[in-house]
Amino acid sequence: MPELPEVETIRRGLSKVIVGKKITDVDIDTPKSFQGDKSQVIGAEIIGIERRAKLIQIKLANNSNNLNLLFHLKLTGQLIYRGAVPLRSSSYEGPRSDSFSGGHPSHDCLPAIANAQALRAGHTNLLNSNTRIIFTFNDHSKLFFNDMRKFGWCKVLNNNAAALLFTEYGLEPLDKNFTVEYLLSHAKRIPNRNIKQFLMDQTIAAGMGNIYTDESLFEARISPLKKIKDISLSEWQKLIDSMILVLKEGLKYGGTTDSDYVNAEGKKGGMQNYLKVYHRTGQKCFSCDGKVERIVVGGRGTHYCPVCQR
DNA sequence: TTTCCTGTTAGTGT
DNA sequence: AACACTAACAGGAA
Repeated sequence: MPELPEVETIRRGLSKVIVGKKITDVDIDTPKSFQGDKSQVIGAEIIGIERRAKLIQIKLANNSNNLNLLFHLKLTGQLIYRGAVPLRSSSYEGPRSDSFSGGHPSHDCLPAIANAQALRAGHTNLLNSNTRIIFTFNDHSKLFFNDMRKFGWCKVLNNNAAALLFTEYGLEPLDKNFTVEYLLSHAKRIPNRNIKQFLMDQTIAAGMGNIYTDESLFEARISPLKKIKDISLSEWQKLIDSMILVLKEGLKYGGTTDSDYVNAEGKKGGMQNYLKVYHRTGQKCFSCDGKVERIVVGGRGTHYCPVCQR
């Protein structure tokens, strides 16, 4: 689920609480998850947080370098913020009003005890056994990067390297330049590609993922198997409108909780209550008398109504 | 117990 | 070029 709406929800939440703070420490529990030199970011101030595709960019300023922390959450990454714990607190006191989390929640969101290694000094606020990196700020609040499957990463990149990374992505679907003309410019090179894989291609539609692609195709009543060359101009426009509609709805509800995602305020997202095909295999189509089917397209589980999606 | 499935995306081989 | 398949990893569900 960390697709565009989920990542953007996390970005918005983090922007409210860590901009202006200085990084005072970085604890790396899983070296694989962190690429770069942590000493470069210690002492730096967070001056802004942006999102590009499914990447979160924490912009830093320090004496000499313009560095960034780039995060990709992949399937199970989380970014969880915790406000400073009162000095005398020796045990977990439950959620604090200034605490929130983003990404996937964990079932064992109790601190300190999940991982024996975490009990060593400095790790007493570890949120769970999947914590890979802990950032500490000057006010003693912390940002936890958790990732059960270890696919996600955090990289230290300067502005040029970050900009270079971003060039690998296509336009954002919510960008005003995401037009029929833009999509056709990509489509003409791959006429036999099916539309599902086309939309999932990050160099074409940055930030689209499996859930919102299936939902957008249903909204546009286009089959995920339809070939690019068979899509009419009006269908392209309808598809763009549908993508915008579905993505904005995802943002409005703070993302989709498929299994256990929570939004930026520590609560579940709400979009799962409005999904029309994703994970509704065998259930009645909302638009006709057909049933939602699950097929595999490009190696991904794909949900659609074969009756009204053509 | 075993097998299949999952939000992503490099990388390999045909 | 297009496409299929695998690996990275962990755990829930059937």
